[in-house]
Amino acid sequence: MMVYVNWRDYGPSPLPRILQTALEAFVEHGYEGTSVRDLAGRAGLSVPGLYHHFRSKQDILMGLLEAVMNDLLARSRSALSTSPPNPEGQLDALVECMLRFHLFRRNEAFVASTELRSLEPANRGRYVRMRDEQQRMLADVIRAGSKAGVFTTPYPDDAARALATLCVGVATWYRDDGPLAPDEVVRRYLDMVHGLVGVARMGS
Amino acid sequence: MMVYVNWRDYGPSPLPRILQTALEAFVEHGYEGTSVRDLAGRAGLSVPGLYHHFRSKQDILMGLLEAVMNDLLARSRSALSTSPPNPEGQLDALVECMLRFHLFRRNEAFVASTELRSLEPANRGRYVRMRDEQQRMLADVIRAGSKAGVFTTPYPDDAARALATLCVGVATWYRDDGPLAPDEVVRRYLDMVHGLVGVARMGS
DNA sequence: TGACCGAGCGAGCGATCGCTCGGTCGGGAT
DNA sequence: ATCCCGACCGAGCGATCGCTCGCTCGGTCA
Repeated sequence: MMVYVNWRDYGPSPLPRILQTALEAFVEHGYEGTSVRDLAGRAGLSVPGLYHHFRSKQDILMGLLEAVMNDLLARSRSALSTSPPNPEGQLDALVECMLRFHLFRRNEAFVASTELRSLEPANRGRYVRMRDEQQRMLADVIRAGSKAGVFTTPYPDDAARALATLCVGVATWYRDDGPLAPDEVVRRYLDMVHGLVGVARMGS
Repeated sequence: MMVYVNWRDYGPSPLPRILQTALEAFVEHGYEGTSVRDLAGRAGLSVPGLYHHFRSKQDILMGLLEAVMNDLLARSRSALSTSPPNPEGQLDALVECMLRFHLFRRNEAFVASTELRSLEPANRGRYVRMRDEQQRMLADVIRAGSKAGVFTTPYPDDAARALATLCVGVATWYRDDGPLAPDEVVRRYLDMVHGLVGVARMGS
């Protein structure tokens, strides 16, 4: 399996220009609240110029969400495959990966979680499959740790869901000019996550 | 201070008919994705008939969100004032209250957290003040427990935010026909929350 | 030189948007 | 009998919606 260059590294967004400006518009006004004239204007194009690159407004949203989820999935797989193969190591890697993604790709993650509803049924199906794969990675890790007795939580699946909720939620309140640096957020959240799933405390 | 009849009781929604049907529309298509013709139709009214009761589409959204937040705030205050005045008792009461609200008023909570962006600045300000009051209640309880040494978390404010995120998140995945009854969700989440804030474990 | 193509544009299509005008209608008060 | 008022509606306003038509460019290659 191919390994991501480095799942911890975040440069400037690699999104195509049109998707980048569309993202900003969707963050501000939502998909339904954004007109294609606005999308075209932000991209420095006329409306027909925009339609030269995308077949519909819906295609722009789907292109954006697909690129975002593919990035997260690739980073998550890489995080798992380059970390200690024990439950604690896998859990820490995956949670840190999800946290960093929601910190550094905050707008992308926000739109992805907010605009699920704006996807047409076929697109929603494809997107949900990707999101479920991400969720399954997390649940598998916690179930494994639970079965091995390393995590004491009696409800590994509920813990997995709670944990995913926690990571996604970071994107709703984190601000670059806030008091906490990303590394510090990761540190504190890993600590809280350990309490939540019941990691046997020794040292740390 | 007036005490809510019972913060644990949830009958059918007491929302006025128009707000009730508007809520369903907003859950399905979002505020921007819903037309006033759709709102009127669902309420069994013509468009002017709808405008007899509300001055604008925006007023309908604000009326809905305000009613929802007032309900949550009243229940939360009641939960705090009718529970043991120690940190554990106050935390359990407030978390249970927030969980039940997001379980039984799932659609209301979902729209409230989703459509913040669709509020005009003045309305958003009023709404955010209410939400901040709710958040402050939770942070105060956790800070008190942390200062008293009953909760071991070194980051009471971050824990409070994580915890609020957790409760809100319930509204995004819970289904009435799912495997977990509300009481069981509350039980499991309280358990996880205790781990998260670091409640000294003795018994339970 | 001429054929072709990706990239982009002005203008405008039919539909729908939020909202309003000028009413109707039934019931309670005088 | 008359008046008034809350509740409601048919019709339609100007603006904006997603999208498309027919077109113009500047390259690239034979």
